[in-house]
Amino acid sequence: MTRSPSPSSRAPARWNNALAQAPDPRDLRKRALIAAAGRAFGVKGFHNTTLDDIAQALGVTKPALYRYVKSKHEILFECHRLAVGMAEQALDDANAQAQDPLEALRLFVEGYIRRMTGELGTCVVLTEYYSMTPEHSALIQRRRRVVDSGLRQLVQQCLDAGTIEPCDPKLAVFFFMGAINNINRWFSEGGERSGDQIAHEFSVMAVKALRPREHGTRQDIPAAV
Amino acid sequence: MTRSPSPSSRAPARWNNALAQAPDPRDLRKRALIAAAGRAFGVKGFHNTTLDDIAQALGVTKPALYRYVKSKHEILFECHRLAVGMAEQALDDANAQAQDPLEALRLFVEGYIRRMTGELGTCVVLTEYYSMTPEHSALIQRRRRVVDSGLRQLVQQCLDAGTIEPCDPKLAVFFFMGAINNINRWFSEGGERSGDQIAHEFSVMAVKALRPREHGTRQDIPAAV
DNA sequence: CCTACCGATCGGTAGG
DNA sequence: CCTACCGATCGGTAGG
Repeated sequence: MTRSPSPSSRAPARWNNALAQAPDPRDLRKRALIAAAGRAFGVKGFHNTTLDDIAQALGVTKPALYRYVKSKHEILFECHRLAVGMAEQALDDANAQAQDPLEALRLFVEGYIRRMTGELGTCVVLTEYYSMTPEHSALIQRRRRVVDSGLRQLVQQCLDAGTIEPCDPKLAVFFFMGAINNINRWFSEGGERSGDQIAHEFSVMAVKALRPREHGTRQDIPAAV
Repeated sequence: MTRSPSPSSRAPARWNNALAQAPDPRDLRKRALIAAAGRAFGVKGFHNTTLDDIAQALGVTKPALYRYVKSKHEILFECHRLAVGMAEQALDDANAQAQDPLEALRLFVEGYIRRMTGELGTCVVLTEYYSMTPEHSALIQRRRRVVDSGLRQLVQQCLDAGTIEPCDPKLAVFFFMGAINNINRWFSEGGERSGDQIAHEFSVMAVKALRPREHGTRQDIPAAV
């Protein structure tokens, strides 16, 4: 009981206990802020989520948020940075570990979904690109495009190796990426299906959508032509 | 040159020429309004689209819109009604025409995408459910759920008939519906791929994602067990 | 990190 | 169907 008159205390522990465990507390608090905001954006949308909502979820008041971000738009940007970052990591990992392009695709889908449904509980706003500022949007889209083109290349390599049926790589990537990007519309952390289950089943379906031949796991089949 | 001082005239023909061809002009104008709004919502989002934007796209001023709808929320609601309606129609058609559940699934996917990318040019806002009023949202979700459960039943019938591999019907439906619902994020009417092409390719991939066995077109295969 | 408070945007309406 | 205009919401800031 010194200063700071403990605000009504119906709110959760301040900053959702994001501090108290590690290095730079300022950084941890910012992370907690982004996570809370991302969850809210996912549920209610960017414009239907007020800064007061976010502050309340963290047990503080609105002006306090401005010590960690300089605008609401920055929060949205950070959410998207997180999301693309996960996609990039998933792609790099997949490329590093896979023995062939089709396996790489499967590993990417699995890894990406795992990351997204993991730590932040599908915090990430895979939507509302249009609510970013033009500068932020350009930055995010540039990185998104790199991932997309990496995925298309993998599909093309599968085509070259004859491990999948003829298809339009662009449409194929849109197909399974669409399925993934919609997960946060129905996923809930406590739901019937764990993120890992979804990651696995989706990765299998994504591969099957491209490759209807028999089960042989990899590399160029002797070729029927 | 009588009254009405022709507003700067850089705008398109009033009401996008939606009248001049058929019965109730009031109804046609409302339809044009919904279409224009839906397109804008798809590109910029509900909250980033002002009523002035919509009015301008139609060559009129904001207050004129209120002769056809009573609020901005009603416009969003009508967009979603259109979208669910298309899904319902596609499902009914598919059930009526198909010889077996797997064919029904394929026909549904194809028909739904055809309708969405058709007349209104992916006008439909398959997103921003959260921007509807609770009443509207409840109504739309009820109808969505009926379609979803119809689709799950089809998947279950395929499972019973042994025409697809074991899977979780709920996740399977989420998978291909996700892919479809994301189309309006990248589709553009003048783009490289026509709606019909997308409809066909996606329907094939959706079926393959479920059914990796050989090509036999329908009915229960003699069964290997 | 809090209590005020300002300012802009935008949905909706008055009145013709 | 138009020209004003009102009112609420909400992002952001002042000042402590």
